[in-house]
Amino acid sequence: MPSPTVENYLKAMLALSRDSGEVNVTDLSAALAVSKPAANGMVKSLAAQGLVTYERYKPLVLTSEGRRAAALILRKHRLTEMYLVDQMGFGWEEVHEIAEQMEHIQSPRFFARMDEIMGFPTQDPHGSPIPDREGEMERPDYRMLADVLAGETVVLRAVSTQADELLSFLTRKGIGLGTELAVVEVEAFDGSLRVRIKGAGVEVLTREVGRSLLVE
Amino acid sequence: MPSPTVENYLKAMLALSRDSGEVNVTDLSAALAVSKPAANGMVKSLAAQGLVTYERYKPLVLTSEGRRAAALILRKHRLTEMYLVDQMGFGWEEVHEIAEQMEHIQSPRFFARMDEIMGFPTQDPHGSPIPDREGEMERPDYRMLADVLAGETVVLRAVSTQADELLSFLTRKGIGLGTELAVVEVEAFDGSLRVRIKGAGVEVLTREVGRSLLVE
DNA sequence: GATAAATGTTAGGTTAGGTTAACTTGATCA
DNA sequence: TGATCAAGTTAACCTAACCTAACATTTATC
Repeated sequence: MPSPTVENYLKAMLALSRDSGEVNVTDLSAALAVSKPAANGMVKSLAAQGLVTYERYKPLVLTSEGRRAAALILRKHRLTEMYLVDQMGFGWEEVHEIAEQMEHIQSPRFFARMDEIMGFPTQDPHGSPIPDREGEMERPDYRMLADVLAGETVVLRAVSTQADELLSFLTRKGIGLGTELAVVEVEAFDGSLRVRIKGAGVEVLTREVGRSLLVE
Repeated sequence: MPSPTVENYLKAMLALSRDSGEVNVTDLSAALAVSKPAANGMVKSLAAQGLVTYERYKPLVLTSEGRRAAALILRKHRLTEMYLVDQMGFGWEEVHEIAEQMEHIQSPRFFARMDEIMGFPTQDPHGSPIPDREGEMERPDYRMLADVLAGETVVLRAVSTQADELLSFLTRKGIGLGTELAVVEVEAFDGSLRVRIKGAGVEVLTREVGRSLLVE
């Protein structure tokens, strides 16, 4: 039984290993807010357990077993988030912290029941895919709103942030999953976006925010 | 923020301090399945935090602060159990283990929402009282079925066990909260009870089981 | 290709929580 | 009243997970 700490390392590694599957110690330690030696030490222990391939001074890579384990934790996290929003009436900005704790609960039946009650959802409330029971998940390639050109109209499909302030901000502005966004103008010097929000007004979003909004 | 370990010690102390409020180290260590020195050490640390009054070689007593903290953990446990049965369709024998983990979740809103969804229940699925937000709880004084005399008819109000085998056994025999039980005969030599179960048959229950069934 | 900067690693130490072995204290009972 | 036993305690040590300071290696830069 992996400890919650170990589970958090695995989850962080999965999140950091976007493209090549490689992760470096510095990023990992930053993501978990621990020192580099702490991350380094844990990574060795994960390697000893067959969850990570580790060679001194080389980038880290999750083994298939490690990746599967991480995805199953992510599955519990995202199922929980969906449950909290769908079945308990929480807002999408309130659920991350709770799910962060619930993801460590060891009870296959509990999560299976949740899944069943919701009708086997494939996405969490922020539009992120929920890994299946095998730990497999789709990775739809949405564009970032920040990359959309002036004149285009797109639909919000996912929000890649867990910052509750940003999520509340979006809600206040009338932006949610499925919302149609028309990019009116892109400010040349800082990349900020003037956007017409369908059913609401026109707002200016920073490039940073634009990078968190995944659209289609 | 108390660690889950500390919370478990407090909860165990509350459970063990039935009558006088006193708890001894040996019982505490047994309840938590740790060594006596481990319990002894933790108790000193709890005392330093003002949660327990501790004097060498004297029985332990929770301070009012410690008792309140323990009751609030128990509240989370029992609210969770009720939620799992009422809202998620689990059987009363399946919920203890899950609640044991969920009780450590730090999120007042989460438990408040649960409470609200269920309409502020005052008992858990086993008939045990749920402490209120202040940590206060009723302690109804039911009799043990084992103390009921032959000829009497009583109603099951609570089951003071968390052994899932016993709970499944009761379910299989048609015994649940509210079930009417008529004591037909008490075996003199071992105290076992022959009981007529309303709506089901006649069964023999050991004195041990009789002690877990709280009736009225 | 040498050197600075960034990245990774080792060494040594801390804390929380646990262990066993050995000892002290208090309770019990002839 | 003293011997005995259970209960409580102390001592010494273990592991997981963390820290800082110092050192090693790789990468980037001129």
